[in-house]
Amino acid sequence: MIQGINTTPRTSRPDLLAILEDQGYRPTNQRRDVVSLLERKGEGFTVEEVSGELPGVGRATVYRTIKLLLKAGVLCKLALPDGAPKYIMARAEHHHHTVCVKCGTVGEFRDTTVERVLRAVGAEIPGEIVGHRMELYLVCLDCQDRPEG
Amino acid sequence: MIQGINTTPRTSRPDLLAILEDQGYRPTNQRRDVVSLLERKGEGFTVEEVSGELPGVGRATVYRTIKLLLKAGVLCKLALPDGAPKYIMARAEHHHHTVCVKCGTVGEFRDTTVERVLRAVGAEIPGEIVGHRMELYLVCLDCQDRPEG
DNA sequence: CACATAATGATACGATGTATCAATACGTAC
DNA sequence: GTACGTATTGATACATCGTATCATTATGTG
Repeated sequence: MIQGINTTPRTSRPDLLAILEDQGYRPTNQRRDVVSLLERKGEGFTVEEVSGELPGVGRATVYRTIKLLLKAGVLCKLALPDGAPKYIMARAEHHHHTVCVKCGTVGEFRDTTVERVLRAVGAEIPGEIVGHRMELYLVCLDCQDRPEG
Repeated sequence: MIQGINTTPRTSRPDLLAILEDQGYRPTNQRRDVVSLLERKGEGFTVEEVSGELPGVGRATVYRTIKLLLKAGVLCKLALPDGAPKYIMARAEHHHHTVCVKCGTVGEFRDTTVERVLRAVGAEIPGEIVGHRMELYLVCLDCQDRPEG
């Protein structure tokens, strides 16, 4: 029951600025710049990278905006094998990510079995489960074709 | 098929210094100090914490030693929900970790279903799976009993 | 013992954020 | 559209986590 949702293009891009407004945040020019860049990127980025491409927006503001989007659930934060953080646009459905350890490309997948197993495991462990983290690390087909890179 | 291996105490503590020697590293006094402290801690620590308790050993050396132990597979590095790293002694068997989001206590569990599902998912995804990461976040029983704090 | 090399520690640096706080932009009420 | 209170911003400093450099020191070996 694996659903490779990274092959189905997103049909309706959410209006991130509107989402922030709905939460009571003001649609400032800086936030407009940040979300507009994120909407164009989408497929995995770091904050410093975004900040570097927006010289007109303060570094702290970029971090603050991304933190708001994380809390709003429209961004996911994931971790490379060494723990380095990376961000990606979230889908509505809960899902997990794959990361190519060579080129850093992020993919998504959803497997209902994973969720069921996690729930089952959680039920057997003392304490209340409040979340989880899971990433699959792989070498993508492109990087397999290009052994030296 | 859940095996809570955090309830079964480790019977034979590995000699970390010997493990390093087996890999060709010299058994220096600093490494002796670091591994001896780790063997006493075991249940989840940060590098800065270890370094703070070993004023006689340089911070860089603590990081270097822990990196060697990670590569040797006798330590695990895991991540708190915010991505903050934490280390714990590894078991021989592959396993995953639980982290209490209140007190930071780390537990371990092993579930063969998890591994089977991960393999199944990996088989459906283009690219060669080279690893994964998974952590369960919970509020442990102690912290449930102690709502404020 | 002497020598080659591994290891150390001090320091600087880079990445990833958060705290502070004065200055500014924003929405609202009028 | 002006005034006002507040949200937001940017500069800066700071905290954490780790690596690079490099002169000095310790270690194992012949």
